[in-house]
Amino acid sequence: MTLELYNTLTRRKQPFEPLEAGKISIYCCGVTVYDYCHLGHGRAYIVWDTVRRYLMWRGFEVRYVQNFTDIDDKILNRAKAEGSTMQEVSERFIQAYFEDMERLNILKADDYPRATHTLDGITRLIHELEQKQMAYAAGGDVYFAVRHDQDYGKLSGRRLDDMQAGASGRVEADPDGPKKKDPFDFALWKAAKPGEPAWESPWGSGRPGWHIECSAMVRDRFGDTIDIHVGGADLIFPHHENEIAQSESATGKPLANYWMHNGMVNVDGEKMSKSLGNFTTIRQLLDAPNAPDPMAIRLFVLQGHYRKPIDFTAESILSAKNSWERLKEGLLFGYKFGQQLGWTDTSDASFGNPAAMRIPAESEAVQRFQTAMDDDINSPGALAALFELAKDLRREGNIITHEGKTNADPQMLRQQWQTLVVLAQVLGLEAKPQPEAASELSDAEIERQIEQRRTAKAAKNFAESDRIRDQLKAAGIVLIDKPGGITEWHRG
RNA sequence: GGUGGGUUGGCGAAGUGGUAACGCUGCGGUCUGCAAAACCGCCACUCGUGAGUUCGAAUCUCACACCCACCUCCA
Repeated sequence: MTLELYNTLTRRKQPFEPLEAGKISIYCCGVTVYDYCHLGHGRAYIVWDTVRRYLMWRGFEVRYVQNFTDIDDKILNRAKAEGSTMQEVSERFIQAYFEDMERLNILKADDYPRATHTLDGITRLIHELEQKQMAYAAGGDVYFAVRHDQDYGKLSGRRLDDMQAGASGRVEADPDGPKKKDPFDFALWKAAKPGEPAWESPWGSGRPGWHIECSAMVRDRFGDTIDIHVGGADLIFPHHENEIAQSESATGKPLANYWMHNGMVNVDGEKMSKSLGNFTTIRQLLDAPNAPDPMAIRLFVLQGHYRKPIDFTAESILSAKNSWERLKEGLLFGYKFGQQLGWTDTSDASFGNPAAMRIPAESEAVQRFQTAMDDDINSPGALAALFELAKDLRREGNIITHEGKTNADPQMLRQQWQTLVVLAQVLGLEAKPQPEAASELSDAEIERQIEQRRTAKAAKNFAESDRIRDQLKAAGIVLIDKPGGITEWHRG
């Protein structure tokens, strides 16, 4: 089977071939750290984390680098508003970023370069562009001359002459306008304004523009060309277009062989964004009363294809919550029933650890999973394979709970369970057994209450028998009335 | 105006030529004092509209309609 990925640059799916056999370099555009991450950011990083995990599972050695933009007007504005500094603000939101992403089970990048730590690379790059006549200084600023770049627009599929300068309605707000030779030229370096953080450079004191940091970081960390560059679809233009312009004008080589972009999170059919004010931060979502499990959020994201928009609604989150409960039951199967099935290693430290599991690669579930994921990361298709495994396990688990045994082969169940755990983990979906909620009720006490209820039922005093049933339910004890007046029970 | 994407059951969502995965919701049955849980089963003769190609199309072609994103804040 071959892995195919959709490449924004060529506008089609292409078989994936890394620069160096077995190794993959990925650069992901990170956040500007001036506020908490919202669900839109969450989706992006869940998607790229999943791509990374999948490529690792596929046997590649993946090096994954993601930046923090810690020099920016919005950070400065926030610092001013708070009477603090740009560094304090960015430091705080970098920490918040890590907390939020950890909750979503997003693996740490191999490296997190920051704009403030990349000034040398940035000024070097600008200097080269200037020498190649691709950039010009103007009043302490330096701009990239888009008209000098023959390829400009190739990623976003635009031609300069077709574009409407200012179509986004924000051009009036651009104070650099008059210094530019062309409205589409963009800043590589901005002259310092009084009272703002600034760095020395050949063009005077100032700070880097937004796009240049990514070009410099890729070069610093990987060299001229990387395998895959990823980010939100809203970055295609101008951010990634400008990265390509800068990097490729300087090096004469492709910046990235594959460009992948995730779709947006919509709210009521419109993009979630700061400016529309329709955003929900990850912590708001996860800390709300009756909040979804972070894994439900992952599921919510992965149930849609990464390139399409997904709609964030109360209903879609509820659906994801319920779906996750299903999957979780399957994932916990081994912990709950392994011992009863006679598995001998349930108390080993490595029990349940996907890294220690060997699963048959030729099984139908694995094949379906891989076929789906190989097809441009079709996670909804991959999930279908997981749900089918989970459905079987859930049924067997229920049979054991209700009948005390199952006729299914314990080793086959084990294999199914392990397959589910391993594949779910590739999607970053993991469930750990909760430490048994220590019910204050002893077994004997529960049996005594059930006996009381039996007596009440025999006397047709159903009000009393229902009261006892509700009371036990509130304590986490579920009663199962079976034919013949037998009542079984289990916790939670 | 330019560019890209979308339109599949009540909701979400896969599916690029062979007759509609999967999840949620809902419904029916068994069981029950009634429930719950569980188990069994059901829910798109149809894929935005119209035409065409083909033995055969959700899938290809051409029109049309509607929706969304981007066009220097953006994941």
